[in-house]
Amino acid sequence: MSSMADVISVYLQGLLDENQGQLEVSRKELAEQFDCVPSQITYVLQTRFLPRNGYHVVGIRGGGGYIRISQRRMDAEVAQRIGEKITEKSAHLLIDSLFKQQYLDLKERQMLRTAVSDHTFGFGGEEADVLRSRILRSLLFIVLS
Amino acid sequence: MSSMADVISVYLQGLLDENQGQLEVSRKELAEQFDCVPSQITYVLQTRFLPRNGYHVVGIRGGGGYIRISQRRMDAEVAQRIGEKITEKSAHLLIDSLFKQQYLDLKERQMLRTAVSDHTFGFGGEEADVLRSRILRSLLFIVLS
DNA sequence: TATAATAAAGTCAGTAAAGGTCAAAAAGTG
DNA sequence: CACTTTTTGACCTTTACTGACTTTATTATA
Repeated sequence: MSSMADVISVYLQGLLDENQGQLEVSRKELAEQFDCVPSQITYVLQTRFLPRNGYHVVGIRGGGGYIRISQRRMDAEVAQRIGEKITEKSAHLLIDSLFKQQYLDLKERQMLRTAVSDHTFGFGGEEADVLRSRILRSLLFIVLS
Repeated sequence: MSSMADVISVYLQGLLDENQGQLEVSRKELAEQFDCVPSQITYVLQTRFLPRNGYHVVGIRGGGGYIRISQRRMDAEVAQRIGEKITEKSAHLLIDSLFKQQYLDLKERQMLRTAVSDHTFGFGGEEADVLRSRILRSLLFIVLS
């Protein structure tokens, strides 16, 4: 039940994971490796490695050309915005803003909001703000990478 | 008494039972196997495998497409298994078991593990077990629905 | 240095291979 | 017979894959 496109995209994602979200490959060689036509690789990149999922793809043409894929991971700005502690309100604002920018889908947004709410914790105050910061940072790191 | 639709649904339920409630089939091949038209399969799914009975059906179109059926039988059991408090170890075992049964994907599993770990909390002990129970129950409710 | 040859990657439209939809016909039921 | 459920098939939408042609960069050559 796995198409060629799936197989290739899983392979590439594996390489990305091993290389801190940075990767350069030769389209031609990849195609040879998987015994397909080069434009198949282009197809995979265009259907699986979308900007809205945090991927950035650039192709360098000409002799010795290659394709560079990079995956956006949580950037410093977000980490900074979270800080050592964060109120429920700020956290929800941050989550919603990431959602609006399409870094998160609907379910992820709901999960995050729930995972960092005082209501879920069963308590509030500064103690909750510290816990919230830790959970939010950890989860965003996973979701955004 | 036993319509084709019944025969097919019994067959599919059997496969589900054998495979921890998770299943992928080709609509076309199934139809051939039972010598019926493909839309008959769709009909069976639409009348017998309803969300309100805990089934989740997704169809993947296009070349090499297929239909994935999953059955959620666990709700009550899971809630019970979590209880009022749950150790990190038990929580991770539960999450991994849900992952193995494919109720969770890789990212969700990682998120859940992270969201309920002492390491993320920054503290452990019974206090952590209570918090873990609350977070885990809330997040699973979202993910599994 | 210009120019030509070569070696990449990109584009795009066409074909095929799935599953989805929906309404009509057929079969079953009370 | 009236009503519900099942079955069918023509048509639709989405996804996968391919290959001829284009664009761009590098390398060799006059």
